This record gives sequence, C-alpha cells and structure tokens, in this order.
Amino acid sequence: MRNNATLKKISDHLNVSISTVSRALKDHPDVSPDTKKRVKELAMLMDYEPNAFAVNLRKKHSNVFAIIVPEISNFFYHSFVQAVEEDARRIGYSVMILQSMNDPEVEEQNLRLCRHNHVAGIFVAITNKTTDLTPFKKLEAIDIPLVFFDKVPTDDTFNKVSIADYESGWMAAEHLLTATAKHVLLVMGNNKLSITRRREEGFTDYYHKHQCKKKLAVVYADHIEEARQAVLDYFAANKNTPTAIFSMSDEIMCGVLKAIHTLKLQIPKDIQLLTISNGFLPTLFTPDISFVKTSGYDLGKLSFVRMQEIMGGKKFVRENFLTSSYYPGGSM
Amino acid sequence: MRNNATLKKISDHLNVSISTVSRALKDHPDVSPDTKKRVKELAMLMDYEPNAFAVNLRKKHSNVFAIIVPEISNFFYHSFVQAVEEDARRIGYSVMILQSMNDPEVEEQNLRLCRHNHVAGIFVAITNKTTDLTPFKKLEAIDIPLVFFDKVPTDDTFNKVSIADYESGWMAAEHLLTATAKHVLLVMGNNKLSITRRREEGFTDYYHKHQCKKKLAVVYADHIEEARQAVLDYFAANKNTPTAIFSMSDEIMCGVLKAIHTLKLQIPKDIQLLTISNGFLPTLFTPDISFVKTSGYDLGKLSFVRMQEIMGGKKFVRENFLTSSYYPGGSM
DNA sequence: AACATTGCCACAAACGTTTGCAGTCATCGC
DNA sequence: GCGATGACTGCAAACGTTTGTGGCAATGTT
Repeated sequence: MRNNATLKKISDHLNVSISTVSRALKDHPDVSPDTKKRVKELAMLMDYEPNAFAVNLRKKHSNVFAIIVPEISNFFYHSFVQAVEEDARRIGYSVMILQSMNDPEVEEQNLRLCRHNHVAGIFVAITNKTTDLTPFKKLEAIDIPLVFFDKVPTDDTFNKVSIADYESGWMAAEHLLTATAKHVLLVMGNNKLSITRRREEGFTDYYHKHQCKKKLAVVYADHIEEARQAVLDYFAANKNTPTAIFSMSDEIMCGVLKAIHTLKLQIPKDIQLLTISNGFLPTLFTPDISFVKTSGYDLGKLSFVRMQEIMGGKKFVRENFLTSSYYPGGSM
Repeated sequence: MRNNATLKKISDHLNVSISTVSRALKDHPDVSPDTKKRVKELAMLMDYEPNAFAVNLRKKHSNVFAIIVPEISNFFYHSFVQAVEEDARRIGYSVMILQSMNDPEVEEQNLRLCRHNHVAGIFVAITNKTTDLTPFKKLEAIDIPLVFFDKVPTDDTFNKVSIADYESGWMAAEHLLTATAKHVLLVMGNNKLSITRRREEGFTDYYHKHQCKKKLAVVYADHIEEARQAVLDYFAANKNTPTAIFSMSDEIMCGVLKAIHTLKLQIPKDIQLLTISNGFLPTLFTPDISFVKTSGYDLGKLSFVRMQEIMGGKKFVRENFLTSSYYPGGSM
C-alpha cells in the first residue's frame, strides 16, 4: 500500500493544518484563494483521493446505491440497471448489483449487506417467494430509502414503481384476440405476484368485456422449466389444443418456446405466440416473436426519479406506473 | 437512524471496556467464558452489527470483491458471477458487479471506484477496446489483487484465467469440418483480443494440419449488429455462399442468427452452424444450435481459487486454462 | 516467603475525515 | 487609540473499530 496520500501528508508538506487542506479541497469560503491553489496543486500532484471509509464513517452513509434483482441475466433488469447507473453516475454515486438467485434467504442476506454498508438507497425487485417483509421494514426504520420495482409486494406501505401491468395485459388481449386465435392458453408467472395478477386481470377483463367466445385457459409457472412442463402438460391433457399462447414474460417465453420446439409445432402456422418483453429476446427467433414492450430502461429512469424524491425528503408513499406499447413480429 | 448498537453502548450496559466487548465477540482467548456469554447475549439482543466503515477504515480494505465485465446481460458472465458469489459468501465476503458497457472510459471509472473503495480484489474481463493498461498497473501498485478472466490482455505481467481457447477452436474445427461443410465462414470477435486469436488459431491449425480442401474465410465483428452485417456482406460478396458458419461466442451467434433469418436460410439444410457457448442460448432455438461448451461457472471457480492464492501471498504471475467439450445439437 | 506465571481486563493510540469553535492578525470607523 | 469587523487558519472532538501494552489479582513454583 503505497499510494496513500492523506490530508495529513499534504498539510505537512505545506505547513498548514489538516482542516485547512480539507476545506481548501472543497472550496470552502473560509480559506484564501492562494492556499486553495497551493493545496489543490499538491493534491493533484500526489494523486490524492479521499479515503472513502473515513468519509463514510464520518457521514454515516456511503454513496452507492444497491439494486437487488432475482437474476441479473435478464434483459429487462439489465436495461433497468443501465438506466440507474447512468443517473447515479451523474450525481457522483455508484451502483452495486446484488442477485437474490430467486431465494428469499439470499435476498435477506443481501439486505443485511446493504444495511451493513449503509447504502444510499435500494432498488429491489423481489423474489417470487418473498413473503416476509420485515427485513424491508427494518431498512426503512434506519432511514435507508427503498424503491420496489417490477416485482413489487402487495403491501401498501412501500414505494413502488411498476409497469402498467393491467394495461399491458389488456393490450396483449386486444392484439391476440383480434387475431384468429380460437383457443388461447395464458402462461403466467407466480400468481402471488401482483405483476402476474394484474397482467392476467387486464387480459381477462378485455376478454370478458368483448364477450369473446374463444376458449381461454391459464397455467402458472415459476421459471423456464416449469413453463415448458406446464405447456406440455396442457397439450397432453387437452385434445383440442390451443391455437395461440400468451406468455407474460421473457422467461416464460423461453419455456414456452422449448415446449413448442418439443411438440414440433410451427409458428405461427400451428400456434400463435405473443409475449410481454423488453424487446431483445423476441428478435432473436425466426420468425420474430410479437410482443408488448415494457422498457426496463424507462422503468429505471422513473425509479431513480422516485428515489431522489424520497432522498429529498418527500416521504409520502406512492406507486408509479409506466406505459407500454405493441410491437408486431411474425408470430401472429 | 436508530439501530446503532455500538461496542461502546454494549460496554456501557455491561460495565466492561470497549476492547473487552470487541474481543469477546470474536472469541479472543483473553476474555473469560462468562463475560463472553454475557456480551454475546446482549449483542444479540441489541441486534448489534459491526460498523463496516469503521472496520474497513481500521483494516484498510473492505471485504467485497468487484467483478468488472463489459456487459452483465450475458449468460457466460452471469454464471461466472454466480460461482464467484458462492465462494465469496463462503468466506464472508460479498461481490459487487460493475459494467464497463464495453467502454474503456467507464472501465477506468469503475477501476477508480474500486481503488477508492479499497475492494478486496478485482475480477475483470476487459473491454474490446481496452489498450491502456496503466490503470490496472496502478491497482497492483496499491496491493489490490487482480485476476483477468475470459477477455484478458496480451500483457504477460498479469494473472489471467481463461478458457482453453486454442483447444475449443480446435475442437470446433474437428466437428464442423468432419461434417459435410464445403465452405466455412468463421465469424470472430475483435481480433485484437487473445480470446479471438487463440480460437481462430485453434480452428485454422486443425484445418491446415488435416489439409482440408474446403474453402475457409474469416470475418470479424465487435457486437451483434456488426456480426449480422458482416455475414450479410460476406453472402452478398460471394457467389458461392458458405455451407457452414462457425461463431466464436453467444453474442456473435445472435448476430449470425439474425443474418440467417434475414437471408431466409434453413438450419441445417441451407447452412450449418456451430458456436462456442455457455450452453443456455443454443437450446432456445429450433433446432438446437450445436456448441462447444465453455463453462462460466467453472471459470468462476477457477478464478476464485487463483484470487485466494494471490491474497494468500503467492505473487507469481501465471495464466490458468479451463478445458471445454462438445455438445451436439440439431444445427449440423 | 519471594518470585514467576497465568487469566482477565482496561487504557489509549491509531485509521482519515469533517466541522464547530476559537484564535490571530490586519484593517476600518469613530 | 480603541473596539469592531472580517479574513484566514488551527485545535480538537467525533465517527466505531482493532490491537499493542500494561496492570492487577490469583495461582503455581522454588
């Protein structure tokens, strides 16, 4: 450890006090222009960087945000992170990414880590299985601002930013049901999550409102493999197989595609497909999968705004929504 | 900020000194079993957690590792991170993920952040465009251990852990050239990177050693879109179009698939395809893409071992390699 | 009985920074 | 000439932890 230029060393060289150096470096009006200049020059020369530990110890919180997601290998979360990183960088903060591996226990460990490191704020998309919210309450008790995004709990006492899920479900129904689909299978995620319930509600509300005579069925799955199996099971159990599938997310779509692959069905001839997606994965397939777009990037921007509001003292709790739009592909 | 149980508060309640509390909590032999018990009980009751800032300030380094990758939305890096996280957790460390966005400037900012936070160690996969290695040298000068993985610089003075790239290129050639391919197009990444050069070398060495009479061509691309365009350009420029494509990575494969899609070619009838991959993406397509598997997870494990060696004082510089194997799909 | 050993504990310095307060000049108004 | 103002600077405490050193009994050794 050589490169340890400290305030003290600078002050020794210049025969001034530590406090003067400290103030000079942050342009405090109390110190003369001349000393400021000398201090800054030497600091530059010595490659001085304030010791983050000491600063944080003093200020009692660090300048890094944490983002906790079930799995980062996900284009939606990826673009979310990107948006937050951009904004954080702009105000001199940085971002640390934590994965819960979809395991509430790991999630809690990560929260401990955040508490332990007194992060400036936390963005979190909860696990499918998260039920105990006390670790989150604990965070608020020690004044660490918290913004839930995408996968948010149903609890009303938290700040949340989410996709306009109802609307995107409605939009999906609108496009899929006006196509020739006779028998539609909805493949949804964990039905305890509000994201799932809202998207399904949006879809089925459209369905009922327009008094569709088509057959509608719903299955639920927590991850790729379950989604694949659920589709295969449904096809095995129903003589009259579906003519279209609605998938509520990228992850579900991967499972659905695997099932379609296994069943050797052709898209869109044998089966039509519509998903809700961030937009990257659907373009990798042939034909392109049609999707209702939900932008992780925009959600990140929105979340950051909310975070700053909270940090600025606006403590009132609310939930924000982000709108979505339809991108036709070749799968319908 | 309420939950601030400190050593001092505990010591006050128990009428012992701060140092005794500190030692009691870490089972120092100097303190009596009885006091230990009392201290630990009260600490538990007060929900005491050591203040990380103070600990780090004292110890001069934190217990978090940093992983810097061009883009985290990548299954290879994702499984790498997973492996490192597992091992780090085991020794009480945590991991922070940083993205360079494939931009050397952001990469350097991230390195600054690491230096600034005195991370325990850094795992880094460099940018395609990284040429200036001085920021990395600077890191070693202040004793922050550094392990390059996957995308490593050519410089010989660093610790590196990488895929046995030559071997995987060789293996790919072995399988692709014994298939009926008459005219093979190699789509490679940035050819300044050793990963690219080695994979290509492995492939072409096999080709020459076996005196294949087939036509061989190589194009380079830095990202998905460039890969797509490179393939389209090659097809446009060559009357005799390739019968097979070798892609050196998941990312390149995505571009290649888009091009194949644009050209409306059938796999494997019109064009055969073999890629090097972590194994997730190839299974999402129909037919499955054949691939030579490189495990990000295993690479993570290996890198962590190397990191621990360095931290343990074994300073000698070396490069480790990880072997790969072939997974047949339906694309050949 | 004198001395060394051991078990337990407290004191205090250090890590590097920030910041309220007080001190030292010189200048200015009267 | 005297108090007041203002510009600049230094002192010292605080943030919470770790750890070397030394003290003080009680026990063991000769």
